Amino acid sequence: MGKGEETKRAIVDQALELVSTVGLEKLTIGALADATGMSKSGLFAHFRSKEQLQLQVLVGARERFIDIVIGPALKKPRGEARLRAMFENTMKQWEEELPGGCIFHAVSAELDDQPGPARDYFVEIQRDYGDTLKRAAEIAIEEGEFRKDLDLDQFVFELGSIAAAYHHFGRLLGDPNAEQRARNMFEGLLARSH
Amino acid sequence: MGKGEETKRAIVDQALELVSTVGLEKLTIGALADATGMSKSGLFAHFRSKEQLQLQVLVGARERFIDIVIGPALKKPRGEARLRAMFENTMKQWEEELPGGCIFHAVSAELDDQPGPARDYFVEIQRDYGDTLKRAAEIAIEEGEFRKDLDLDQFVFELGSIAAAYHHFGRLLGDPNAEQRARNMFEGLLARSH
DNA sequence: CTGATAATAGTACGACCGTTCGTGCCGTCA
DNA sequence: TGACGGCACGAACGGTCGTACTATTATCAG
Repeated sequence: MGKGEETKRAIVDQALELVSTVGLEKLTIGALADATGMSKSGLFAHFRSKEQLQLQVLVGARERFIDIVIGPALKKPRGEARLRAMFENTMKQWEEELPGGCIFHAVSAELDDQPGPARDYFVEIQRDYGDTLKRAAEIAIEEGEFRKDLDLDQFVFELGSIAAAYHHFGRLLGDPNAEQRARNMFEGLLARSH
Repeated sequence: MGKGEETKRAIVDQALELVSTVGLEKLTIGALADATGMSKSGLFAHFRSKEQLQLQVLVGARERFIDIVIGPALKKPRGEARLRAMFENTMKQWEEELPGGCIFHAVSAELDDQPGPARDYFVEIQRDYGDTLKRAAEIAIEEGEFRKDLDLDQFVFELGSIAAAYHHFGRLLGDPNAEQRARNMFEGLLARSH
């Protein structure tokens, strides 16, 4: 990996921290340059437009998400255990790495009425993740852990709702029990899927 | 109501539309002035700071929410019927009025790591709403419709998760079945509460 | 070691931001 | 009729944004 790619990656990593707290739109090239110790123009040259920078941030977030959440879960046994791992990883890992929590949650609201490449790519990420969850649940059916007539799309919808509520109640409203509530909800969902 | 209050209200109404699509931070005084046909300075004089404008927008959103969601629901019979009305109103009414859907959803992510009066007030709104839902569920217990050992806080958490997921899957990911999924989830939650 | 090339810095720009200021319109009331 | 107060206006300010140009420095193959 050449020097260029190396610093580019470092920039994106730094950008992830900023974006997790301020969002994609308010990620500023000047602030990012300060945070990385570079000059505005030097940093800018790596991307050539802010839109490209934002896109690369989303790419970086996706890679990190796969590393942290998807990858380790795929090493778990097929079926419910894998689903549990995905849930557990989703809940935990962001918090330890990024000051503002889950990046996807931070950007989802600001992108939902803002057409463009960033939104398109983000939707792709989310759809992919949904498909992955759906497939994992399907496997759990094949393994005989979930009932055969489980509505998979409904299952994914409810799974997604847990993460959303966890952020809303925990991070925004400051409910210290949010994690336990989310866990309860997850266990309930699994129980109903058996 | 004096002329001042009248135009101020008109400004806030217009601002609600903008905020629902672009968010509180990207609500710009110039754009709002254009949308209302006023001059930047003329509009600005009504608020004297952008922070005040944002606060007034939240106040307006809260009033509208009470008018649309809470008020009508309080006219319904105590208990489950009232809870159903709140859910139904929450889902429906925003869509018909604001181009960007629920303002609270648009604003929640950009405020969760941004301290200040706007965030404080928003948290207050959400806590209030949570209390209202909790009280409504409590009444349903008193009426004998919900089981006595129902965990009220967990109930409110799960209720909130439905709205969050509805926005995420419906508005962002464009799932046409999101409304049905949310409704299914709501019915399931009620059934488990009996 | 050297020269081409990539990476970074410096500087300037135009656009837009929130905000201030001076001014003019207009209905109200003495 | 004339003074006054509430509203709205246009112009302008300092600041920050993304971006374009140019110069300087670091990198690395031959």
